[in-house]
Amino acid sequence: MTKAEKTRNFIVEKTAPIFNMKGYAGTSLNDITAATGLTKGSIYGNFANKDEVALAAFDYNLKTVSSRIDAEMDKQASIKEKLLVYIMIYQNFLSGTVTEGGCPILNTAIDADDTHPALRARAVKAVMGWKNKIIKLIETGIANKEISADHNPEQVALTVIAIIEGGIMISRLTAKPSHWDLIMDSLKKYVNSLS
Amino acid sequence: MTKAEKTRNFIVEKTAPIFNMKGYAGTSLNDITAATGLTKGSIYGNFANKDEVALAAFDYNLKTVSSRIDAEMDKQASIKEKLLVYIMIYQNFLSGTVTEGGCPILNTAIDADDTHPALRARAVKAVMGWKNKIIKLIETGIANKEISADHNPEQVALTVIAIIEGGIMISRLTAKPSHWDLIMDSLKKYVNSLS
DNA sequence: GCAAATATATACCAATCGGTATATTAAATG
DNA sequence: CATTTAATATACCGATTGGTATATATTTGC
Repeated sequence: MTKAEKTRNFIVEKTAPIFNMKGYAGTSLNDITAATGLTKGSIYGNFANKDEVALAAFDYNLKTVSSRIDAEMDKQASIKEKLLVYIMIYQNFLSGTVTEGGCPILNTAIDADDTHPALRARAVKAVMGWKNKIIKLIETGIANKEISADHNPEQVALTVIAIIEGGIMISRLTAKPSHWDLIMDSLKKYVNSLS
Repeated sequence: MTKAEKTRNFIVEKTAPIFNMKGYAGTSLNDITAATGLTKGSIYGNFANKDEVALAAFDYNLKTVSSRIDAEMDKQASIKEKLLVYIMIYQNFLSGTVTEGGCPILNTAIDADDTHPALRARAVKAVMGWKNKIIKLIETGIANKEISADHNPEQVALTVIAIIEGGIMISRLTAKPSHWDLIMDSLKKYVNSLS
């Protein structure tokens, strides 16, 4: 790994939480230089423009979350247990353990929806990938007879994602952990009803 | 209504969709003057600063949505029908009939969460008010024997809000109406399971 | 260890940011 | 209609925005 690659990674790691908290328009190049301790010339020596930094930051945030999920899912045997891993991992968004500022998919979706096509495309891809992952889990569960065949895998996937993301929004906004607990209890009941 | 009050309302009406789409940091004073056709001096003659415009814009967006919901709910007799009004009204966020840019509560929650305490407080108040409204509906439903007493009203309220807001995020981001339909079908099943 | 290539810092650019003092115009009131 | 008051436009402010050309360090390959 060359020096420039190291610096590039360093910049991404340091700015990823800032973009996640402040959004694209809300994050200035001054924020980026302050967080890294580097100068503007150094930033632009490794990235063409602010967009490239923001896109790399999103990719980094997403990878951080999904690798954690993958690792935890591998430990679980049943499909239902695998689905409930999301609750465990996404709970960290409330304390900021994973990434400061909450779920990067949700944040980028709302931030870039009507303003930044490139970032928006990244968020779309992330949601679609997430959806497909759950669909495959449900299909496997149906094949294993763990999940009843009269459930629509796509519908289950979208419902799970909606409850989690809606739950993150409410819990982070109101800063009430009990809100998260109640919503996730509903999600558990929903997953258990899939038999 | 004095001239200044009219102008103030005019500014709010014209800028409300912009703040809803671009967020606080993403909306500039140039956007505001361009949308209204007024000059900067005229804006600052009616508002102390950009914050005041943003707060008034949020209040306007929220009032637009909630008054529509109230009107539609009054037409419904049963508690379950009243709950399903949200689906009908929030569906308009996908086409932009109510307000361009999606749900103002969701947008402001994500936008202001880590950046703008005053806007964040408005969003918190909106979510809490929404929650309390559903809680009262559920409590009435339990008293009427329409809803089974073994449901926690707060949990139901939070779950309904989470599904709707998560559904708006997914549907607006992916621009697939079928996504909305599937998630809302899950919400209907959930509401009907409350008996 | 020296030269070529790479990476970082310095100093600057025009444009735009939010905001304001003042001049001008329009509206309300006697 | 005249005068006061309120509302809007003009012209400007310093600070910050994203971005760049060039100079200076720092690595890398030989």
